[in-house]
Amino acid sequence: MDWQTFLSKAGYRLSEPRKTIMKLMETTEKPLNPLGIHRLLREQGVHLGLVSVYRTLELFLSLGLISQVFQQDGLVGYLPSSFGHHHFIVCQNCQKAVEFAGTEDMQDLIQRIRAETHFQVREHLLQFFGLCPECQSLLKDGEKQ
Amino acid sequence: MDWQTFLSKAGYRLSEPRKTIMKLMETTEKPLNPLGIHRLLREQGVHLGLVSVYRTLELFLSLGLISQVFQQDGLVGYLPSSFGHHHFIVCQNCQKAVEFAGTEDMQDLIQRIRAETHFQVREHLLQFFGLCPECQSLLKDGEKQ
DNA sequence: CTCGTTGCAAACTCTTTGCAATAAC
DNA sequence: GTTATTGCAAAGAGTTTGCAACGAG
Repeated sequence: MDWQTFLSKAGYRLSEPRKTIMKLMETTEKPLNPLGIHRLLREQGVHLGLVSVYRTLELFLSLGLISQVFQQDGLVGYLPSSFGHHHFIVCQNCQKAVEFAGTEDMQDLIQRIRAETHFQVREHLLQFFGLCPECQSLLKDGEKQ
Repeated sequence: MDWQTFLSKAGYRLSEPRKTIMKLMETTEKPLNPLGIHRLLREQGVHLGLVSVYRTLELFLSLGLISQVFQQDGLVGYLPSSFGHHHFIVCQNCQKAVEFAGTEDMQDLIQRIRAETHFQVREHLLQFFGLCPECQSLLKDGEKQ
């Protein structure tokens, strides 16, 4: 089911701003934040209130249509997400982000945490940071680590 | 080496505000943010400019004396951290956070990500959310999942 | 005594709220 | 036509900056 159908079935309207924002998000590989989306659309000549961007992102997030992406110092933006669990690796140089598949590997760790802390484990936030192939090449001379 | 020695050796002064803030952070088990620290100290009769709290946290973070703690919707605060890598599990009900030990389990996953995405993996953000033992008891009747 | 550090006020940025106008269904 | 959604303006929250006064070393 595509996102438009999903939105309708959930009782929300398929407005122009929502279509515009989702279209933009689907064509970007870098996490976008509200201000960024607003600026990008302006540059494309699309007029759209900043408030609507906030409200649209809030809605999409609550429906799981997009996911939050973090850098090491906090939330940097949003990206469209397939259903289920979402993990990204984000380039520290250009912020390009790629989603990677699930985490069966996680079960052992979860068991250990349960034993160590006696917490009931319910969710997790897992994200990697590194260099995308392009930036690896760019940085070959210099600070290559 | 304790944090005070560490601070001195790094060329920073051991001021009263810094001592006060670190003392507070060492005695809490819930992540604290700037405003929270400011409020708590006021309640204890300690007067301290909010700006100084910000600057102190910034300094401590840059020195690795404290770590950032996230909830699913972003940064919620800071906690003191031992050196090296820091992972927390945070209670979704009361925000109590506990640090747990490293992540050897991570190497397989990192290999897989490298193969899947061709990113060079350099850092990661891993945090768990759940219920602490106390809140598990409290919530036994009701929304226990 | 010197210079890093603090505190205040003010500026700034980001985000949220209220309400009338608009447009999706 | 009805009701969700938008856009504006204004309020609110959190964070940063400039600068004079202070205090740790």
